[in-house]
Amino acid sequence: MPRPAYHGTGAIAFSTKGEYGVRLMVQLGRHVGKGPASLAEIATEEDLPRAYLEQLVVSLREAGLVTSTRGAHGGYELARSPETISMAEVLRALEGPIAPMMCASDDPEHLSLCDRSARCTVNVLWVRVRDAVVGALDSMTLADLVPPRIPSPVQPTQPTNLQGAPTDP
Amino acid sequence: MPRPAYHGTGAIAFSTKGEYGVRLMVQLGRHVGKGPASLAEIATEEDLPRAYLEQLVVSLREAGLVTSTRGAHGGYELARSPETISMAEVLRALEGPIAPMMCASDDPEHLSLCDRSARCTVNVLWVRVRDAVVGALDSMTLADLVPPRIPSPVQPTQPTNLQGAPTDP
DNA sequence: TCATATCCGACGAAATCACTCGGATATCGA
DNA sequence: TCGATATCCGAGTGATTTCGTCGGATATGA
Repeated sequence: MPRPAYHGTGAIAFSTKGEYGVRLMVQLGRHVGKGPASLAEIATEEDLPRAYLEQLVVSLREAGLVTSTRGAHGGYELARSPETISMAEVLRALEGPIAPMMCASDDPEHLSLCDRSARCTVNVLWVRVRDAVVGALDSMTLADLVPPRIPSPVQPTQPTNLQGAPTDP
Repeated sequence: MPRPAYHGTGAIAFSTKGEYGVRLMVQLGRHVGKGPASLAEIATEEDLPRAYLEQLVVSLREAGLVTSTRGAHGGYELARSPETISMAEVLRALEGPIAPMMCASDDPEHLSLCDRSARCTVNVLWVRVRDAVVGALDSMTLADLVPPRIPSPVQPTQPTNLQGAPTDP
């Protein structure tokens, strides 16, 4: 059965780049301290097409969010600790500047005013939306999305079944 | 020369539906109290394709935001006063539910959880983004975008030429 | 040397976007 | 009554993007 294919359901929709990329980052977050994780592992874990992840991860690497090690037993690791990686950074890397309209872009590089800017009263709306999104995204780090590793106050009798942790089914 | 064509520059981008539709609504806001405004007028004023506006306005009418009068000297009017029309309503009508992902939709109708929802730790991110956007959009009404009509501290000697007001050509 | 990885570029089907076009219907003014 | 002016409505279309796949080159550990 093919994937749902296209999930742009309404306004403000992120593409699969954003969705898959964030999930990829979360997996890397769970993998911290265990050496590099291969895309094959992640693809299996998250049920995503491996070859497509390969493309996404390029953006993340170029943004300096992940590092790669080639060859056997290679893979990807977070370049910094999860607490220091804001979700705004992640999504900017994956989807480009946060910009509901060209006239309200995050990135001065891509910002372009329309020729009607003098008469334009609408710009303020897009700017507010942008700031709201940036605020929400800046307020969260990757650490907020990675399930907290069990602090193991109780001695871990079964190291197996870590991770699954269906606390509330 | 054709229009720039495609302005989805980055993340969170609205389509032209949202952009043109909001501009259309603003024009209707400026036209309050002067009877219906035709799409031809608005298209000229805003330099937008009239036939395309025709499509957009259907959504606005179906959402009960504008009323139409057919025939000569017909056109569209706001169904309510600008202060009571939230921009969230407008954009929902134009672009559909506000939903960065299917699993975080405004509209319970279109909300669909993924099969991994039990293990999913990412949902909270999309919900926060959604709430931020909805908050920003709810906090603005159409009245905030319509240039304030001149309070006329000077007595209006010429009732003509209201509105046009080409202050900066 | 072989299996496992990342790297890299090209390619392609499906979907969407941003419109256009043609005509039917309704209404006002002359 | 007759047009001119509008909204209404459905279909259609080309450009563009999305969401991948595929094949191969390079690097590394066992």
